Amino acid sequence: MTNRPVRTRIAPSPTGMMHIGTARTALFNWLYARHTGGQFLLRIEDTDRERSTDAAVQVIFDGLGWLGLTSDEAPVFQFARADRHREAVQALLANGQAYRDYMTSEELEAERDAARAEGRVVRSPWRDADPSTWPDRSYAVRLKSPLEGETTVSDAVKGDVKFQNTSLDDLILLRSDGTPTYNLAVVVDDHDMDITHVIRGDDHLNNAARQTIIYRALGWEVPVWAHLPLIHGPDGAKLSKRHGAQAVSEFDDMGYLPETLRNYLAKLGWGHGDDEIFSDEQAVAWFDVADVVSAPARLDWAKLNHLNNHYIRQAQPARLAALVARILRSRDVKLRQGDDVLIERTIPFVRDGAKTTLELADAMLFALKTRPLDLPEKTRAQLAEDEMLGRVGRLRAALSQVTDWGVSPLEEALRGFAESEGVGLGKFGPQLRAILSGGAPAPDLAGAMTALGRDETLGRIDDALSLGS
RNA sequence: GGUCCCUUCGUCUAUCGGUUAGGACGCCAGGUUUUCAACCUGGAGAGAGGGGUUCGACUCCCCUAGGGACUGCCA
Repeated sequence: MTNRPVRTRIAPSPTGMMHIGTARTALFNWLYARHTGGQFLLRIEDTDRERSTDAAVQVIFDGLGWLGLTSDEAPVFQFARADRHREAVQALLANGQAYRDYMTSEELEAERDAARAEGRVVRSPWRDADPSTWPDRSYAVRLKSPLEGETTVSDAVKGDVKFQNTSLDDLILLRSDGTPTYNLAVVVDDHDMDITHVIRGDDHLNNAARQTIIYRALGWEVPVWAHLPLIHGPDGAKLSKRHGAQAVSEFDDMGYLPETLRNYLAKLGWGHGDDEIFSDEQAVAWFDVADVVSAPARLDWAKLNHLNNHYIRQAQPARLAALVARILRSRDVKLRQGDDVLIERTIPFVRDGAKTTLELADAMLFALKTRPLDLPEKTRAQLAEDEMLGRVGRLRAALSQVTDWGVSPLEEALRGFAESEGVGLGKFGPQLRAILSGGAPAPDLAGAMTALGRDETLGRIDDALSLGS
Protein backbone atom coordinates (compact mmCIF):
# COMPACT_ATOMS: atom_id res chain seq x y z
CA MET A 1 0.00 0.00 0.00
CA THR A 2 1.13 3.45 -0.70
CA ASN A 3 1.10 6.11 1.93
CA ARG A 4 -1.99 7.92 0.82
CA PRO A 5 -3.70 9.87 3.59
CA VAL A 6 -6.31 7.67 5.22
CA ARG A 7 -9.88 8.09 3.98
CA THR A 8 -12.64 5.91 5.34
CA ARG A 9 -16.36 5.93 4.71
CA ILE A 10 -19.63 4.32 5.51
CA ALA A 11 -22.01 3.58 2.72
CA PRO A 12 -25.48 2.87 4.07
CA SER A 13 -28.46 2.36 1.87
CA PRO A 14 -31.44 4.42 2.96
CA THR A 15 -33.93 1.82 4.05
CA GLY A 16 -35.89 3.85 6.55
CA MET A 17 -33.86 3.11 9.63
CA MET A 18 -30.27 3.21 10.70
CA HIS A 19 -29.20 -0.15 12.02
CA ILE A 20 -27.09 -0.26 15.16
CA GLY A 21 -24.58 -2.33 13.19
CA THR A 22 -24.26 0.52 10.73
CA ALA A 23 -23.68 2.80 13.69
CA ARG A 24 -20.81 0.66 14.90
CA THR A 25 -19.32 0.47 11.43
CA ALA A 26 -19.54 4.23 11.26
CA LEU A 27 -17.87 4.51 14.67
CA PHE A 28 -14.95 2.30 13.69
CA ASN A 29 -14.47 4.16 10.43
CA TRP A 30 -14.66 7.45 12.26
CA LEU A 31 -12.25 6.32 14.99
CA TYR A 32 -9.76 5.02 12.48
CA ALA A 33 -9.88 8.19 10.41
CA ARG A 34 -9.44 10.32 13.51
CA HIS A 35 -6.69 8.09 14.81
CA THR A 36 -4.69 8.43 11.63
CA GLY A 37 -5.50 12.07 11.04
CA GLY A 38 -7.47 11.12 7.97
CA GLN A 39 -11.00 11.77 6.78
CA PHE A 40 -14.28 10.02 7.40
CA LEU A 41 -16.80 10.20 4.58
CA LEU A 42 -20.40 9.30 3.90
CA ARG A 43 -21.92 7.85 0.79
CA ILE A 44 -25.61 7.20 0.44
CA GLU A 45 -26.22 4.08 -1.61
CA ASP A 46 -29.53 5.09 -3.06
CA THR A 47 -29.48 3.12 -6.26
CA ASP A 48 -32.51 1.13 -5.19
CA ARG A 49 -35.08 3.67 -6.28
CA GLU A 50 -37.94 1.80 -4.70
CA ARG A 51 -36.68 2.16 -1.16
CA SER A 52 -34.74 5.39 -1.34
CA THR A 53 -36.67 8.39 -0.14
CA ASP A 54 -35.64 11.75 1.21
CA ALA A 55 -37.05 10.77 4.56
CA ALA A 56 -34.96 7.61 4.62
CA VAL A 57 -31.86 9.61 3.79
CA GLN A 58 -32.70 12.04 6.56
CA VAL A 59 -32.84 9.13 9.02
CA ILE A 60 -29.20 8.43 8.27
CA PHE A 61 -28.18 12.05 8.70
CA ASP A 62 -30.11 12.22 11.97
CA GLY A 63 -28.63 9.00 13.26
CA LEU A 64 -25.07 10.04 12.52
CA GLY A 65 -25.69 13.48 13.89
CA TRP A 66 -27.10 12.10 17.12
CA LEU A 67 -24.11 9.82 17.48
CA GLY A 68 -21.78 12.70 16.81
CA LEU A 69 -20.16 10.98 13.85
CA THR A 70 -20.38 13.48 11.09
CA SER A 71 -18.54 13.16 7.83
CA ASP A 72 -15.71 15.43 6.88
CA GLU A 73 -17.05 16.13 3.40
CA ALA A 74 -20.45 16.51 1.82
CA PRO A 75 -22.17 13.15 1.35
CA VAL A 76 -21.92 11.44 -2.01
CA PHE A 77 -25.12 10.10 -3.53
CA GLN A 78 -24.50 6.96 -5.50
CA PHE A 79 -27.45 7.15 -7.84
CA ALA A 80 -26.29 10.48 -9.18
CA ARG A 81 -23.06 8.86 -10.31
CA ALA A 82 -24.63 6.28 -12.61
CA ASP A 83 -23.05 7.79 -15.70
CA ARG A 84 -19.62 7.52 -14.19
CA HIS A 85 -20.32 3.88 -13.33
CA ARG A 86 -21.35 3.16 -16.90
CA GLU A 87 -18.21 4.84 -18.09
CA ALA A 88 -16.13 2.41 -16.04
CA VAL A 89 -18.03 -0.49 -17.51
CA GLN A 90 -17.38 0.78 -21.02
CA ALA A 91 -13.69 0.83 -20.23
CA LEU A 92 -13.88 -2.76 -19.08
CA LEU A 93 -15.81 -3.77 -22.17
CA ALA A 94 -13.25 -2.03 -24.32
CA ASN A 95 -10.26 -3.76 -22.81
CA GLY A 96 -11.91 -7.16 -22.80
CA GLN A 97 -12.32 -7.46 -19.04
CA ALA A 98 -16.09 -7.56 -19.32
CA TYR A 99 -18.57 -9.01 -21.76
CA ARG A 100 -22.14 -8.74 -22.92
CA ASP A 101 -24.40 -11.40 -21.49
CA TYR A 102 -27.56 -12.07 -23.48
CA MET A 103 -28.99 -14.72 -21.19
CA THR A 104 -32.71 -14.35 -20.62
CA SER A 105 -34.04 -14.46 -17.08
CA GLU A 106 -35.42 -17.94 -17.76
CA GLU A 107 -32.06 -19.17 -18.99
CA LEU A 108 -30.32 -17.61 -16.03
CA GLU A 109 -32.69 -19.26 -13.63
CA ALA A 110 -32.14 -22.65 -15.23
CA GLU A 111 -28.38 -22.14 -15.16
CA ARG A 112 -28.54 -21.17 -11.52
CA ASP A 113 -30.40 -24.37 -10.65
CA ALA A 114 -27.98 -26.46 -12.67
CA ALA A 115 -24.96 -24.77 -11.14
CA ARG A 116 -26.23 -25.32 -7.64
CA ALA A 117 -26.98 -28.96 -8.36
CA GLU A 118 -23.50 -29.46 -9.74
CA GLY A 119 -21.90 -27.57 -6.87
CA ARG A 120 -20.38 -24.99 -9.16
CA VAL A 121 -20.82 -21.33 -9.87
CA VAL A 122 -23.08 -19.75 -12.52
CA ARG A 123 -21.45 -19.43 -15.94
CA SER A 124 -22.72 -17.57 -18.96
CA PRO A 125 -22.35 -19.08 -22.43
CA TRP A 126 -21.79 -15.58 -23.77
CA ARG A 127 -18.48 -15.11 -22.01
CA ASP A 128 -16.43 -15.77 -25.10
CA ALA A 129 -19.12 -15.34 -27.72
CA ASP A 130 -18.18 -13.91 -31.08
CA PRO A 131 -19.71 -10.44 -31.61
CA SER A 132 -21.24 -11.70 -34.82
CA THR A 133 -23.47 -13.99 -32.78
CA TRP A 134 -24.84 -11.22 -30.57
CA PRO A 135 -28.62 -11.16 -30.82
CA ASP A 136 -30.51 -7.95 -31.23
CA ARG A 137 -31.82 -7.48 -27.72
CA SER A 138 -30.81 -5.91 -24.48
CA TYR A 139 -27.95 -7.44 -22.52
CA ALA A 140 -26.35 -7.30 -19.15
CA VAL A 141 -22.63 -6.72 -18.77
CA ARG A 142 -20.63 -9.20 -16.75
CA LEU A 143 -17.11 -9.03 -15.40
CA LYS A 144 -14.76 -11.49 -17.05
CA SER A 145 -13.25 -12.97 -13.89
CA PRO A 146 -10.20 -15.18 -14.03
CA LEU A 147 -11.08 -18.87 -14.29
CA GLU A 148 -8.02 -20.21 -12.57
CA GLY A 149 -5.74 -19.29 -9.74
CA GLU A 150 -6.87 -17.68 -6.55
CA THR A 151 -7.74 -14.24 -5.28
CA THR A 152 -6.55 -13.17 -1.87
CA VAL A 153 -8.33 -10.64 0.23
CA SER A 154 -5.79 -9.18 2.62
CA ASP A 155 -8.03 -8.25 5.47
CA ALA A 156 -6.89 -6.22 8.44
CA VAL A 157 -9.08 -8.14 10.84
CA LYS A 158 -9.48 -11.55 9.22
CA GLY A 159 -6.01 -11.92 7.81
CA ASP A 160 -5.41 -13.26 4.30
CA VAL A 161 -8.58 -14.86 3.00
CA LYS A 162 -8.07 -16.93 -0.13
CA PHE A 163 -10.72 -17.67 -2.72
CA GLN A 164 -10.32 -20.12 -5.57
CA ASN A 165 -11.26 -18.22 -8.70
CA THR A 166 -13.35 -21.15 -9.85
CA SER A 167 -15.67 -20.37 -6.97
CA LEU A 168 -16.14 -16.78 -8.11
CA ASP A 169 -18.79 -16.13 -10.72
CA ASP A 170 -18.79 -13.35 -13.29
CA LEU A 171 -20.42 -10.48 -11.52
CA ILE A 172 -23.06 -8.50 -13.34
CA LEU A 173 -21.79 -4.96 -13.66
CA LEU A 174 -24.59 -3.42 -15.67
CA ARG A 175 -28.16 -4.66 -15.69
CA SER A 176 -29.93 -5.17 -18.98
CA ASP A 177 -31.75 -1.90 -18.34
CA GLY A 178 -28.39 -0.18 -18.26
CA THR A 179 -28.28 0.54 -14.54
CA PRO A 180 -25.08 -0.22 -12.62
CA THR A 181 -25.09 -2.84 -9.90
CA TYR A 182 -23.91 -2.51 -6.34
CA ASN A 183 -20.59 -4.33 -6.66
CA LEU A 184 -19.51 -2.16 -9.55
CA ALA A 185 -20.76 1.08 -8.07
CA VAL A 186 -18.97 0.52 -4.74
CA VAL A 187 -15.66 -0.04 -6.42
CA VAL A 188 -15.94 2.96 -8.69
CA ASP A 189 -17.18 5.23 -5.92
CA ASP A 190 -14.62 4.10 -3.39
CA HIS A 191 -11.91 4.64 -5.94
CA ASP A 192 -13.17 8.06 -6.97
CA MET A 193 -13.60 9.09 -3.35
CA ASP A 194 -10.03 8.00 -2.78
CA ILE A 195 -11.03 5.60 -0.03
CA THR A 196 -7.95 3.90 1.39
CA HIS A 197 -9.59 1.65 3.96
CA VAL A 198 -12.86 -0.15 3.42
CA ILE A 199 -14.11 -0.96 6.92
CA ARG A 200 -17.51 -2.67 6.80
CA GLY A 201 -19.54 -5.63 8.02
CA ASP A 202 -18.17 -9.09 7.28
CA ASP A 203 -21.29 -9.92 5.34
CA HIS A 204 -19.29 -8.29 2.56
CA LEU A 205 -16.22 -10.47 2.90
CA ASN A 206 -17.28 -12.62 -0.05
CA ASN A 207 -17.90 -9.53 -2.13
CA ALA A 208 -14.41 -8.29 -1.36
CA ALA A 209 -12.85 -11.01 -3.49
CA ARG A 210 -14.89 -10.11 -6.52
CA GLN A 211 -14.49 -6.42 -5.93
CA THR A 212 -10.76 -7.00 -5.80
CA ILE A 213 -10.98 -8.44 -9.28
CA ILE A 214 -12.86 -5.37 -10.47
CA TYR A 215 -10.22 -3.08 -9.02
CA ARG A 216 -7.50 -4.99 -10.84
CA ALA A 217 -9.44 -5.09 -14.09
CA LEU A 218 -9.74 -1.34 -13.86
CA GLY A 219 -6.08 -1.01 -13.00
CA TRP A 220 -6.82 0.62 -9.68
CA GLU A 221 -5.15 0.22 -6.32
CA VAL A 222 -7.05 -2.15 -4.06
CA PRO A 223 -7.93 -0.53 -0.71
CA VAL A 224 -7.12 -2.06 2.65
CA TRP A 225 -10.02 -4.27 3.65
CA ALA A 226 -11.26 -4.59 7.21
CA HIS A 227 -14.33 -6.74 7.68
CA LEU A 228 -16.01 -6.40 11.03
CA PRO A 229 -17.94 -9.26 12.57
CA LEU A 230 -21.65 -8.59 12.83
CA ILE A 231 -23.50 -7.70 16.01
CA HIS A 232 -25.85 -10.42 17.17
CA GLY A 233 -28.79 -10.38 19.55
CA PRO A 234 -28.46 -11.75 23.11
CA ASP A 235 -29.39 -15.19 21.76
CA GLY A 236 -26.62 -15.22 19.19
CA ALA A 237 -28.85 -14.77 16.17
CA LYS A 238 -28.58 -11.84 13.84
CA LEU A 239 -29.87 -8.73 15.57
CA SER A 240 -33.48 -8.14 14.68
CA LYS A 241 -36.64 -6.49 15.92
CA ARG A 242 -37.48 -9.13 18.47
CA HIS A 243 -34.29 -8.35 20.37
CA GLY A 244 -35.76 -5.07 21.53
CA ALA A 245 -34.13 -2.64 19.18
CA GLN A 246 -31.99 -2.45 16.12
CA ALA A 247 -32.37 1.13 14.99
CA VAL A 248 -30.25 3.93 16.38
CA SER A 249 -33.32 6.09 16.92
CA GLU A 250 -34.82 3.42 19.15
CA PHE A 251 -31.87 3.65 21.51
CA ASP A 252 -32.47 7.36 21.71
CA ASP A 253 -36.15 6.75 22.39
CA MET A 254 -35.29 4.26 25.11
CA GLY A 255 -33.24 6.85 26.94
CA TYR A 256 -29.67 5.99 26.04
CA LEU A 257 -27.10 8.74 25.64
CA PRO A 258 -25.02 8.95 22.45
CA GLU A 259 -21.76 8.81 24.41
CA THR A 260 -22.99 5.58 26.00
CA LEU A 261 -23.54 4.08 22.57
CA ARG A 262 -20.17 5.24 21.36
CA ASN A 263 -18.38 3.69 24.33
CA TYR A 264 -20.45 0.52 24.27
CA LEU A 265 -20.24 0.00 20.53
CA ALA A 266 -16.51 0.59 20.61
CA LYS A 267 -16.20 -2.20 23.17
CA LEU A 268 -18.19 -4.53 20.97
CA GLY A 269 -15.50 -6.11 18.87
CA TRP A 270 -12.65 -3.94 19.97
CA GLY A 271 -10.99 -3.13 23.24
CA HIS A 272 -7.96 -1.63 24.83
CA GLY A 273 -6.76 -3.95 27.56
CA ASP A 274 -8.88 -3.73 30.67
CA ASP A 275 -10.26 -0.30 29.86
CA GLU A 276 -14.03 -0.33 30.03
CA ILE A 277 -15.02 3.29 30.24
CA PHE A 278 -13.14 5.73 28.09
CA SER A 279 -13.56 9.06 26.37
CA ASP A 280 -13.76 9.69 22.65
CA GLU A 281 -10.27 11.15 22.82
CA GLN A 282 -8.92 7.99 24.38
CA ALA A 283 -10.71 5.80 21.86
CA VAL A 284 -9.28 7.86 19.02
CA ALA A 285 -5.80 7.59 20.49
CA TRP A 286 -6.03 3.84 21.01
CA PHE A 287 -8.08 2.58 18.09
CA ASP A 288 -6.65 0.45 15.33
CA VAL A 289 -8.54 -1.81 12.94
CA ALA A 290 -5.84 -4.41 13.43
CA ASP A 291 -7.03 -4.83 17.02
CA VAL A 292 -10.61 -5.57 16.08
CA VAL A 293 -11.82 -8.94 17.34
CA SER A 294 -12.81 -11.39 14.63
CA ALA A 295 -15.74 -13.06 16.36
CA PRO A 296 -19.28 -11.71 16.33
CA ALA A 297 -20.46 -10.06 19.55
CA ARG A 298 -23.81 -10.14 21.26
CA LEU A 299 -25.68 -7.11 22.41
CA ASP A 300 -25.85 -7.14 26.21
CA TRP A 301 -28.52 -4.86 27.62
CA ALA A 302 -27.29 -5.13 31.20
CA LYS A 303 -23.89 -3.81 30.30
CA LEU A 304 -25.38 -1.11 28.11
CA ASN A 305 -27.52 -0.04 31.06
CA HIS A 306 -24.54 0.05 33.37
CA LEU A 307 -22.62 2.26 30.98
CA ASN A 308 -25.59 4.52 30.43
CA ASN A 309 -25.95 4.97 34.18
CA HIS A 310 -22.32 5.99 34.28
CA TYR A 311 -22.75 8.59 31.57
CA ILE A 312 -25.98 9.89 33.04
CA ARG A 313 -24.05 10.54 36.22
CA GLN A 314 -21.35 12.33 34.25
CA ALA A 315 -23.64 14.53 32.19
CA GLN A 316 -24.38 18.18 32.83
CA PRO A 317 -27.67 18.55 34.76
CA ALA A 318 -28.89 21.21 32.34
CA ARG A 319 -28.50 18.88 29.41
CA LEU A 320 -30.27 16.06 31.22
CA ALA A 321 -33.00 18.43 32.31
CA ALA A 322 -33.75 19.25 28.69
CA LEU A 323 -33.91 15.55 27.82
CA VAL A 324 -36.15 14.81 30.79
CA ALA A 325 -38.47 17.69 29.93
CA ARG A 326 -38.78 16.34 26.40
CA ILE A 327 -39.65 12.90 27.75
CA LEU A 328 -42.21 14.27 30.19
CA ARG A 329 -43.89 16.35 27.51
CA SER A 330 -44.08 13.35 25.24
CA ARG A 331 -45.98 11.68 28.07
CA ASP A 332 -48.34 14.62 28.27
CA VAL A 333 -47.09 15.63 31.70
CA LYS A 334 -47.88 19.30 31.87
CA LEU A 335 -44.95 21.31 33.10
CA ARG A 336 -45.54 24.52 34.99
CA GLN A 337 -43.43 27.57 34.84
CA GLY A 338 -40.30 27.00 36.85
CA ASP A 339 -40.48 23.24 36.55
CA ASP A 340 -37.44 23.25 34.30
CA VAL A 341 -35.46 24.76 37.15
CA LEU A 342 -36.95 22.25 39.57
CA ILE A 343 -36.02 19.38 37.25
CA GLU A 344 -32.46 20.54 36.89
CA ARG A 345 -32.16 21.01 40.62
CA THR A 346 -33.56 17.54 41.30
CA ILE A 347 -31.35 15.68 38.85
CA PRO A 348 -28.25 15.42 41.08
CA PHE A 349 -30.33 13.66 43.74
CA VAL A 350 -32.02 11.08 41.55
CA ARG A 351 -29.55 10.31 38.79
CA ASP A 352 -27.49 7.68 40.63
CA GLY A 353 -30.05 4.97 40.15
CA ALA A 354 -31.14 5.88 36.65
CA LYS A 355 -30.18 3.48 33.90
CA THR A 356 -31.89 5.52 31.21
CA THR A 357 -33.18 9.05 30.87
CA LEU A 358 -36.63 7.47 30.90
CA GLU A 359 -35.94 6.23 34.42
CA LEU A 360 -34.51 9.62 35.25
CA ALA A 361 -37.83 11.16 34.22
CA ASP A 362 -39.67 8.66 36.41
CA ALA A 363 -37.49 9.51 39.37
CA MET A 364 -38.44 13.14 38.88
CA LEU A 365 -42.15 12.67 39.26
CA PHE A 366 -42.27 13.11 43.05
CA ALA A 367 -40.96 16.64 42.76
CA LEU A 368 -43.38 17.60 40.02
CA LYS A 369 -46.51 16.74 41.97
CA THR A 370 -48.84 19.54 42.93
CA ARG A 371 -50.09 20.21 46.42
CA PRO A 372 -51.88 18.88 48.20
CA LEU A 373 -50.39 15.46 47.52
CA ASP A 374 -52.44 12.32 47.60
CA LEU A 375 -50.92 10.44 50.53
CA PRO A 376 -50.81 6.65 50.81
CA GLU A 377 -53.49 5.10 52.99
CA LYS A 378 -50.93 3.85 55.47
CA THR A 379 -49.44 7.28 55.95
CA ARG A 380 -52.83 8.83 56.46
CA ALA A 381 -53.60 6.26 59.12
CA GLN A 382 -50.33 6.97 60.88
CA LEU A 383 -50.97 10.69 60.81
CA ALA A 384 -54.27 10.07 62.50
CA GLU A 385 -52.38 8.92 65.58
CA ASP A 386 -51.53 11.67 68.02
CA GLU A 387 -48.01 10.47 68.62
CA MET A 388 -47.10 10.62 64.95
CA LEU A 389 -48.97 13.81 64.31
CA GLY A 390 -47.18 15.48 67.18
CA ARG A 391 -43.82 14.27 66.00
CA VAL A 392 -44.35 15.49 62.47
CA GLY A 393 -45.43 18.82 63.86
CA ARG A 394 -42.25 19.12 65.90
CA LEU A 395 -40.24 17.96 62.90
CA ARG A 396 -41.79 20.71 60.82
CA ALA A 397 -40.77 23.22 63.43
CA ALA A 398 -37.24 21.88 63.52
CA LEU A 399 -36.90 21.96 59.76
CA SER A 400 -38.21 25.48 59.56
CA GLN A 401 -35.25 26.49 61.72
CA VAL A 402 -32.81 25.41 59.04
CA THR A 403 -31.43 28.60 57.60
CA ASP A 404 -29.06 27.33 54.96
CA TRP A 405 -31.38 25.00 53.05
CA GLY A 406 -29.14 22.28 51.66
CA VAL A 407 -28.16 18.65 51.99
CA SER A 408 -25.69 18.90 54.87
CA PRO A 409 -27.68 21.26 57.11
CA LEU A 410 -30.83 19.21 56.50
CA GLU A 411 -29.07 15.96 57.30
CA GLU A 412 -27.84 17.55 60.46
CA ALA A 413 -31.29 18.80 61.31
CA LEU A 414 -32.74 15.35 60.76
CA ARG A 415 -30.12 13.75 62.96
CA GLY A 416 -30.54 16.37 65.62
CA PHE A 417 -34.29 15.92 65.59
CA ALA A 418 -34.03 12.15 65.93
CA GLU A 419 -31.78 12.68 68.89
CA SER A 420 -34.05 15.18 70.55
CA GLU A 421 -36.98 12.79 70.11
CA GLY A 422 -34.91 9.96 71.47
CA VAL A 423 -35.77 7.74 68.50
CA GLY A 424 -34.09 6.46 65.37
CA LEU A 425 -34.60 7.88 61.91
CA GLY A 426 -36.68 4.84 61.14
CA LYS A 427 -39.39 6.17 63.45
CA PHE A 428 -40.31 9.08 61.22
CA GLY A 429 -38.18 8.85 58.08
CA PRO A 430 -40.56 6.66 56.10
CA GLN A 431 -43.48 8.90 57.06
CA LEU A 432 -41.66 12.05 56.08
CA ARG A 433 -40.74 10.42 52.81
CA ALA A 434 -44.35 9.60 52.09
CA ILE A 435 -45.45 13.09 53.02
CA LEU A 436 -42.88 14.61 50.67
CA SER A 437 -43.38 12.23 47.76
CA GLY A 438 -46.94 11.09 48.04
CA GLY A 439 -45.71 7.52 47.83
CA ALA A 440 -43.70 8.01 44.65
CA PRO A 441 -40.08 6.91 44.54
CA ALA A 442 -37.89 9.65 45.95
CA PRO A 443 -34.24 10.15 46.83
CA ASP A 444 -32.93 10.29 50.37
CA LEU A 445 -34.70 12.77 52.60
CA ALA A 446 -32.18 15.56 52.70
CA GLY A 447 -31.80 15.35 48.94
CA ALA A 448 -35.53 15.32 48.36
CA MET A 449 -36.02 18.35 50.57
CA THR A 450 -33.17 20.19 48.91
CA ALA A 451 -34.64 19.47 45.49
CA LEU A 452 -38.11 20.57 46.55
CA GLY A 453 -36.89 23.71 48.22
CA ARG A 454 -37.86 25.11 51.59
CA ASP A 455 -41.30 26.44 50.74
CA GLU A 456 -42.52 23.38 48.93
CA THR A 457 -41.11 21.06 51.60
CA LEU A 458 -42.73 22.90 54.47
CA GLY A 459 -45.92 23.26 52.45
CA ARG A 460 -46.18 19.55 51.85
CA ILE A 461 -45.66 18.89 55.55
CA ASP A 462 -48.32 21.45 56.42
CA ASP A 463 -50.74 19.70 54.08
CA ALA A 464 -50.09 16.45 55.90
CA LEU A 465 -50.53 18.04 59.31
CA SER A 466 -53.83 19.58 58.34
CA LEU A 467 -54.93 16.15 57.24
CA GLY A 468 -54.43 14.76 60.69
CA SER A 469 -55.89 17.57 62.71
C1' G B 1 -25.50 -28.03 -1.80
C1' G B 2 -21.09 -24.59 -2.67
C1' U B 3 -17.68 -20.61 -0.92
C1' C B 4 -16.05 -17.96 3.24
C1' C B 5 -15.91 -16.40 8.44
C1' C B 6 -16.21 -17.53 13.68
C1' U B 7 -15.60 -20.68 18.62
C1' U B 8 -11.80 -18.24 26.40
C1' C B 9 -16.53 -17.45 32.55
C1' G B 10 -24.01 -16.39 31.19
C1' U B 11 -22.25 -11.73 28.19
C1' C B 12 -18.15 -8.25 26.35
C1' U B 13 -13.15 -9.25 26.50
C1' A B 14 -7.30 -9.79 28.16
C1' U B 15 -3.63 -13.43 27.00
C1' C B 16 -0.19 -12.72 21.22
C1' G B 17 4.10 -20.86 23.41
C1' G B 18 5.67 -20.96 29.84
C1' U B 19 0.07 -16.72 34.10
C1' U B 20 -2.92 -19.60 40.45
C1' A B 21 -6.08 -17.89 32.54
C1' G B 22 -6.83 -11.20 34.31
C1' G B 23 -10.80 -7.31 34.02
C1' A B 24 -15.86 -5.51 33.24
C1' C B 25 -21.29 -6.35 33.22
C1' G B 26 -24.57 -9.76 35.27
C1' C B 27 -25.24 -13.31 39.31
C1' C B 28 -24.67 -14.93 44.71
C1' A B 29 -23.33 -13.51 49.90
C1' G B 30 -22.23 -9.76 53.36
C1' G B 31 -21.89 -4.43 54.61
C1' U B 32 -24.18 0.52 54.44
C1' U B 33 -29.41 2.19 54.87
C1' U B 34 -35.21 6.59 55.54
C1' U B 35 -37.88 3.50 49.98
C1' C B 36 -35.67 2.06 45.20
C1' A B 37 -31.15 2.45 43.44
C1' A B 38 -26.20 3.69 43.96
C1' C B 39 -21.93 2.48 46.80
C1' C B 40 -18.17 -0.91 49.60
C1' U B 41 -16.22 -6.04 50.59
C1' G B 42 -16.07 -11.05 49.31
C1' G B 43 -17.52 -15.33 46.18
C1' A B 44 -18.95 -18.74 42.26
C1' G B 45 -17.96 -18.79 37.09
C1' A B 46 -14.26 -20.19 30.88
C1' G B 47 -10.18 -22.14 26.80
C1' A B 48 -16.47 -26.72 22.01
C1' G B 49 -14.46 -32.03 21.16
C1' G B 50 -10.48 -35.03 19.09
C1' G B 51 -5.79 -35.48 16.98
C1' G B 52 -1.01 -33.53 16.05
C1' U B 53 3.71 -29.93 16.37
C1' U B 54 6.64 -28.72 20.81
C1' C B 55 10.58 -29.59 26.60
C1' G B 56 5.86 -26.94 27.14
C1' A B 57 -0.15 -25.26 24.21
C1' C B 58 -6.01 -21.12 25.16
C1' U B 59 -2.16 -19.49 21.93
C1' C B 60 0.56 -22.97 15.83
C1' C B 61 -1.51 -27.08 12.25
C1' C B 62 -5.42 -30.76 10.91
C1' C B 63 -10.20 -33.03 11.63
C1' U B 64 -15.06 -33.00 13.81
C1' A B 65 -19.10 -30.42 15.93
C1' G B 66 -21.74 -25.98 16.55
C1' G B 67 -22.86 -20.84 15.10
C1' G B 68 -22.89 -17.13 11.18
C1' A B 69 -22.47 -14.64 6.32
C1' C B 70 -22.73 -14.97 1.16
C1' U B 71 -24.57 -17.80 -2.84
C1' G B 72 -29.90 -11.71 -6.77
C1' C B 73 -29.99 -8.19 -13.49
C1' C B 74 -30.93 -6.12 -3.77
C1' A B 75 -27.58 -3.16 -1.38
